[in-house]
Amino acid sequence: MELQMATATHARRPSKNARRAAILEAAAQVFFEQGYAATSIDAIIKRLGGSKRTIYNEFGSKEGLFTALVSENAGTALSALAVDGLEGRSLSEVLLEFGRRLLAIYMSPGLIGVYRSIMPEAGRFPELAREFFEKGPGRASDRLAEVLEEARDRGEIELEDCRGAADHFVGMFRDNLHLQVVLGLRPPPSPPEAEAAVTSAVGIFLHGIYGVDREGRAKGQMSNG
Amino acid sequence: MELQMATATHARRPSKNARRAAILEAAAQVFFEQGYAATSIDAIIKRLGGSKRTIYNEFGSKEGLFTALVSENAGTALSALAVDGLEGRSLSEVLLEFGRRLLAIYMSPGLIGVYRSIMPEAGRFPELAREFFEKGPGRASDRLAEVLEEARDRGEIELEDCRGAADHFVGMFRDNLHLQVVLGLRPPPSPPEAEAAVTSAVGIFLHGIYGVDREGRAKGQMSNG
DNA sequence: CTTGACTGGTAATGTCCGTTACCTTACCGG
DNA sequence: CCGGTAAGGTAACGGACATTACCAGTCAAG
Repeated sequence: MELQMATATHARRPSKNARRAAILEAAAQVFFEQGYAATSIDAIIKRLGGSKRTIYNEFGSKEGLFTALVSENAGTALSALAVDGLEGRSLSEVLLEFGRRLLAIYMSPGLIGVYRSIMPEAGRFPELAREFFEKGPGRASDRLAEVLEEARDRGEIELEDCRGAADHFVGMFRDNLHLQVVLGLRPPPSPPEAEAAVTSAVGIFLHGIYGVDREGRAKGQMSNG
Repeated sequence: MELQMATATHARRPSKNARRAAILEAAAQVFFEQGYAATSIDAIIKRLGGSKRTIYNEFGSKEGLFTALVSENAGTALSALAVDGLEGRSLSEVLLEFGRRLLAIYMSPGLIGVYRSIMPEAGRFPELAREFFEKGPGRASDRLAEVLEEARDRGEIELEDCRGAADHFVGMFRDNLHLQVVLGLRPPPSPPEAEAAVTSAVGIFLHGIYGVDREGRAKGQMSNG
């Protein structure tokens, strides 16, 4: 007897979706804290309650659970990067907003966790690593490159390698601050710290250190005007 | 009977130092490939030959071996970052050379391996994570900040937050290219690719995308207000 | 040559873990 | 209220692994 469960939300049990989400949340806590290899299903069950059977029924294996977890988090992060309603504004405005969202995503527990846990497993899960990169940092760079190309088409900037520049911009948000957070050496930045980091990065990216603090200087317009 | 072994290099056996180095090299191959948690001492012995006893005699435990390995690699990387004979040159020359070395270090197998393997273990080895950061990216940023401050003192640039700018510069070399290499999605850059990345990053850092024309050269129409 | 300390090899020990077999329970339609 | 189905729970199985014993070989000193 196989009934399709797509349309009808029967909600017979605590909802298959809710159960699945609960598993993923508990799994995130343990996987992202301990890493894939050091995580045991028992440890997840200890946080989740219930039985291993539930996990194996839903995800099939430890690999399946980890894959689903990383995939889900990468996808969620991506959705926050949509550049909506920004195309009309100035390049500096767009970059600032883009930087804010990028930093927020990079500092979110989900992405920090994915970052930490996928690194040593990249060899074991090549497709997962590719998916993470393409959905996350790769897509961010793609979107930004488009923005830069549009600005170039409008004549705002003269830039040949928009893609490379976009990569550098994205990299500026995975700087030592990000690394310290990933390594657990300091907490994520407070909103003012984050805003300062974004402003600084955008300022350098637009004008360079020769231009920052000298010219029209984006800082004066943005912060504490 | 306890003889001091510090001064005299007796070289009775294949040299305690050589043995230690051999262990560390084999350990690097496995730890950096598989990650700490997924690495077994047996796997190291399979590459090294010999017996587990040797490892346990020298390093005491798996933790001790990993700690020594990471510590050693972080220290080695640091040594390559010394800015020698660069203080006389122009800021752009210094940044280019600094960037070249930084990129080379970041792309070296040792640092890539440390990067990959320390991430999920940062919670388990907080001191090791701190040592890695301070000896590696932290020190790089410190050194660069000094260079920038000297340039500021010479009046070449006007930059308030040299430390933040240095962090951004360092981050530009941990961009998506670096991430792809760490994730095993692409090989390290060829020398021309590396040089292009360095030139591009330095160009943006100095003049921003408003000032970059071709090949990272400045348009030169913006400063000197 | 003998002694002794150290290295190498094998295997044991105790534990942990992914996965599965089997039993128990709760919910569903009648 | 009752039986059936599927999920939850218990515990076992089989393997891996860090660490340690134990034995044999080896090199250096006496």
